[in-house]
Formats: sequence, C-alpha cells, structure tokens
Amino acid sequence: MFDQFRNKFPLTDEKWNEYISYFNYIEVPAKTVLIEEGEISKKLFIIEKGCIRVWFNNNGKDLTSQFFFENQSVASIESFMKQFPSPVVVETIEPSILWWISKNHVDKILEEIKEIPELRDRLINMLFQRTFDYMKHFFSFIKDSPTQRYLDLIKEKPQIVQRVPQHYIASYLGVSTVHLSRIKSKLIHKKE
Amino acid sequence: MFDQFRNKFPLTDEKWNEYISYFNYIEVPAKTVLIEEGEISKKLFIIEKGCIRVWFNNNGKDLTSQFFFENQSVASIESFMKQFPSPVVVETIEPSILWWISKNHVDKILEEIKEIPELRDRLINMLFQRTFDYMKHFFSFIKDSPTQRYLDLIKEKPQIVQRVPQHYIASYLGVSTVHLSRIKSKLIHKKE
DNA sequence: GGTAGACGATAACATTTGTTATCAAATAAA
DNA sequence: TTTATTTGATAACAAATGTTATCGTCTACC
Repeated sequence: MFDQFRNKFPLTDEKWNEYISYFNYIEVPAKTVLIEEGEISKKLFIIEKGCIRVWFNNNGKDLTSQFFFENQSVASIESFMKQFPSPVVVETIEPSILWWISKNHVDKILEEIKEIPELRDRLINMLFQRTFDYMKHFFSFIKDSPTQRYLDLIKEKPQIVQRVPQHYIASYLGVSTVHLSRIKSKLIHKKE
Repeated sequence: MFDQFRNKFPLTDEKWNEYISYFNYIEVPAKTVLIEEGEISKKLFIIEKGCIRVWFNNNGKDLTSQFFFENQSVASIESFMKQFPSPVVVETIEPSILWWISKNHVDKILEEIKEIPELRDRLINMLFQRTFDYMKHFFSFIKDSPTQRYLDLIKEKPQIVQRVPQHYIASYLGVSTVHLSRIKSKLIHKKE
C-alpha cells in the first residue's frame, strides 16, 4: 500500500518505516460511520480499497460535501486539525479497506516534515491547491445550473457517477433526488 | 499604515523597513479596475481606505465572489500565486487609498519568512484557516436559503450590507436583484 | 438648477426546483 | 426462493426564484 508513495518522500528508510508503522489496518463493511457528528476526530484515514462519503445533517437532510476513493486520505479535516467537534459525518459507501493514523502521530510527522524544505514547500503548495479546489467547487455552485454541474461531474469525476448511488450524488449537487432524475431524463431526451 | 502590524512580525528593523519599502502608494477613484479578467496578476494590494470587489463574468452576468475593506490584502489569488490568467476582475467600489507590492517582492518575502519557524507556522495556519473559511462559505450555499444567507451576512459581515450597493450584494448571494428586494421586503413585513 | 445615470422597489409572468406520493426494478438478507 | 430494503423514475402540485418592464429616488456632474 505505501510502497507506491515511497519515492515521493525524501526521507531516510528509518524515518519512512517509522512513519508507516504508525498506520493501522482495518476492514469495514459499507455504511460504517468512521467519524460521527460532534465527535472530536482523532483519526485520519487512507483508503486502500473502497469509497467514503463526507456529509452533514441539515435539518434532517443529508448533505454530501465530498467523496473519496482509493489512495486518498480522508478526515473531518477541521475537527482533526483544530480538535473541535466534527460538523460532518465520515462514512463508507462500499465495503472498504483502510489505514488510519492518530492525530498525535500526524502532528509529529508534520512537525518533522516542516524542517525539510522540500516537504515543507510541498505542504504549503498542497494547502494553496486545496484552497483553489474549494474556490472552484464553490464557484460552480454560484455560476452553474444543476444540469451543468451534473455534466461537469460526469466529465471531471466519472468515478463518482459510476460508483456512488444517485441520491448521494443529488445531495452532493445540492438538488433533490427527484430533480436529479428529471435532469438525467431531460439529458437523455435531448440527445435523441 | 504599516506600523500597526509591526509588533506582529518578529523581524529586525532592517528587514521590516526593507519589506515595507517594497510597497507603493496609490489613490484611485471608485470603479477602478485593478486587475482585469485574463491578465496575469503581478500585484497584491493592501487597502488603507476604501472597498474592493472581486467578481467574474459568467455569460454577461456579474458574479461577486468577495468584498474587501480596510487593512485587508487583495489579489486575484490564483493568478498571483500561479501566474496564470486571472479568472476574476478586481475592482474598487469606493474611491480608495491602496498600497501594492509586486509578485517578485512577495516571493522574496515568502522565501525568507519560511525560514523563521514562527512565521512559517503562521503562514501554514493562515492557509488552513483560509480553506476552512472557503468551506464554510461553500456550505452555506448548499445548506441555507438566500434569506438565511442574507440574515447571516447582516450578522457576520455588517460592513458589506452597510457599504456595498445592493445589486453587488445580490450577485454575492447568488440571487437576482429583484429577488433580494423581495427578500428584504418580506423580512420587513414579518417584523411588523 | 438641470440632466443623465445609478440604484432600488414592485408587478406580472415564466421557469426552475422542491415535496409528496406511487410504482417498478434491483439488491441484500433470511 | 421469498421477503424486505434500497434505489430510481415519474406525476401532480406547491414554492422559490428568474426575467422583463416600469417607476421613483437619489447622486454626480455639467
């Protein structure tokens, strides 16, 4: 699992092995809640196999903010970084194989990494990149119609459309399940 | 202008004076375009007095993404950091007094700052914080009604409601000017 | 002072989207 | 296999929001 990333990190073998020894292997069924709403998140997950959804409860309505797949890391990021109650639920969609690492160990790694200029700069770039990604996602909400957002999703994140049940996609796009059905139906009839 | 920030930066007086010498003073009237759409942004601005709007053009429609006021720094941030064409326009709303600094100088300062652990960590925290702010803004779009977003705006950013013309606020909230008028009107009648 | 432009309210109508309910198909569990 | 659960489509109606047009007020500028 971790070997594929080995060459991306200019670390000694000792450090590398120390870091990967912090990770714990688990297998979980579909619909397993990994982090509950209100919980202070102490774990960050890496997905070896499977699919995870991050969502929050808005007056009983299920609102999905992100999906994650193989080789991505997942956490209730604000809760994990700042140690306050998680506003979101982190939950598997498919049966999944995961590796998790504790907050303490991540902090330790981060502190050490910051002293290595190359990795420090990469962390900073990653944070910039994340901001840009959020901006992009955010802009699409104000400027595009749900139909356009659905078309973009098919184009840019086909995995989501293929692997995720449609009502989760609706909650991700910010429309009702009924309306997403309508959108799909209209798209099909236009094509013909 | 810069003295008020002096004690926040653990720098020698020489460094501090060098850094502030990079800034250039300008005064501009209302509706001055500081960065055009498509331009590669070379400047970052700090507002001494006035108010700035960042917006982008979506099929002829004016969509506002952010407002900035006194003591805030403004740039077409993706364009400035990555040097690609700016997707947004940066424009004054009121007559403004500004200080700008060039990309080269910012890069120089950032490189030097990264070597000072306290400032480096503050930069990293700032980037995390920015991500969280974007997430928050983004979430409010999917979970709240325009009426709720307007009420939040009054509560959390009263400056915007007070100083910014209403049609810009509508474009910031993602609704038509007519609809924002309706929202205001309904709120007034409910209160009575 | 007068005039043009910017700004905001409102009405009438069109379009989009949500809600509730029902049904059918697929899937998982027993 | 049988049954329950999940998933998705569709119809009918309600609510939210956009569009276009008109009008009044205010402000900047000549």
